[in-house]
Amino acid sequence: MTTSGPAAPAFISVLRVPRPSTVDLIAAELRAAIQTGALAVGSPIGEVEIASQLGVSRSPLREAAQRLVQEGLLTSTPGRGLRVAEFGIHELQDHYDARVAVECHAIRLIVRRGDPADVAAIENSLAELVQASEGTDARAIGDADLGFHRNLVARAGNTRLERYFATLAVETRIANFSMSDGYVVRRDVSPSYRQIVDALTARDADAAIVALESQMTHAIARLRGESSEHGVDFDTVEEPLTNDPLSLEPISGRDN
Amino acid sequence: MTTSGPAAPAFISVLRVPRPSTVDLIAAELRAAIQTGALAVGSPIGEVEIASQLGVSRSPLREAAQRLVQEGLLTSTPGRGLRVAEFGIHELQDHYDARVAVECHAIRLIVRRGDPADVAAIENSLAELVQASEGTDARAIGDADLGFHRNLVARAGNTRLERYFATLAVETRIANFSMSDGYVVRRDVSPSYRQIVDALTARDADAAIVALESQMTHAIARLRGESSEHGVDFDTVEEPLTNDPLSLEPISGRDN
DNA sequence: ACATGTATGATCGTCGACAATAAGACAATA
DNA sequence: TATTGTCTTATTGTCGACGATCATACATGT
Repeated sequence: MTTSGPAAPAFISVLRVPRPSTVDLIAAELRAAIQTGALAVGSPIGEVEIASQLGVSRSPLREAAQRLVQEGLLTSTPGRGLRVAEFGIHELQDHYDARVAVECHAIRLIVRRGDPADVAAIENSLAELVQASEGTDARAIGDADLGFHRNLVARAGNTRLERYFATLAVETRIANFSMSDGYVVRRDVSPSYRQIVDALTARDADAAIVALESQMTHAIARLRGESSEHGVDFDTVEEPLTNDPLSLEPISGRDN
Repeated sequence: MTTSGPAAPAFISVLRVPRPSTVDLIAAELRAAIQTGALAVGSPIGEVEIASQLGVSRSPLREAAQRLVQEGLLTSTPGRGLRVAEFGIHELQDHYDARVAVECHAIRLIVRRGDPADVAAIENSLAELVQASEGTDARAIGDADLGFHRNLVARAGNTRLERYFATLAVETRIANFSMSDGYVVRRDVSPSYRQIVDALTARDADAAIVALESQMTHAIARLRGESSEHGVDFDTVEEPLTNDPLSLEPISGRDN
């Protein structure tokens, strides 16, 4: 996760090219496994099992796991090992509050800078979301949804906020898995997305923040099952998303 | 997995007391060492050295170190091991923007709940800060300063924001070490603290946020050496804060 | 003298193995 | 029959050791 984002530095040839460490790769793989649902929430992590599937030993796996523990995606109880973090109702409110904190300030940073390119990029993400929501693939819609918010934070250009959001995005997927039944996404694109982009265009941070907060409030209500708003269509994916019990691709290793 | 096992215990009289894991202790010790200045910024981490000082082997130390890597307090370059993260000018802006993001939303959460006990507790922290700033111990003043902000975030009651701030607090200390000359704190308590508490009492989130942002802006200017405001007294601590090259208390271990 | 190639030394990254702990099964007793 | 104590077993937590990699110092050639 060290060098995420627009990968290749264009012309800086002499500046240190950080080769991704092995723990970086394992940590990214674990995050992806949680995001995909390959590692079910609450399930214990068999260290030898996962390590052998990744083609590495236990030590690098444990080191990478400690990163996820720090993120809050894994919980480590002394004698019983590691488990994928679970979500309760109160955790849900906490999670979305944190998302509001991060994205709200991202909005403020973008407005402060006032670069039209940022708004254009976010507009582009919205277009992708609209296009994805035309289809019926709930997974693709969810990805595009998170992609919009991820791009919003990325455009703020703050490393720390970006890192926070990286884990929050995975947590959102966890919430979508463990809450309610199945994986549910809204079929129609909420108008608040349009409001956010419009407010960014008008450089009205407060309006964008209000729209964002309403979006999060609706998300909480939806996940709690209290679909407060009537007349909206939901799309449900019932399958556990990966029939493979565990599909972890072995670490690519350093190709030399 | 649904409703398996015996019925839920009626009253959980003794709920699980999580004994702190060894990596928890080591990670806390490392954080404290960075916060104290025992581990200078930019200095490499000799693993065998630190491990022997802590009385543990390299494996738990490395696992704990990966947590700090995730936090951003340590950097891990593949062949060269671990180093304490360093701060540049641009990192400074990033850092304080993240702090604004966290604390700003903490203010909003506190105002939203509107519990007078929160404001009272924060008022108490301010009193401690004022009392500390009476003396000449710059370290104590800095601690009280960070304690005020920590309490502000803690009173918001959001686990994630609290965790974010825990690392941001250490980063603030790092910034105080690596920036400018020596360890500098303002001798007089900035009036913005009073403004924050007053705005919280009046449940005026926007005013509190404005005060907070001005505080952060001043902090950045101060660390950059451009003391934009005239007529304020600074107090400097020149000593590297710990003459001991490395004073890491050995891990307390599980007392049996 | 400067640059380059080589040798050396130390440190890191990874692995397998041992000891400690916790969960589950089974039998014994009230 | 329910409870309790013990045993077995699997998994974790920790350690020492080996191979790989990088930094430094030195010698050599232009």
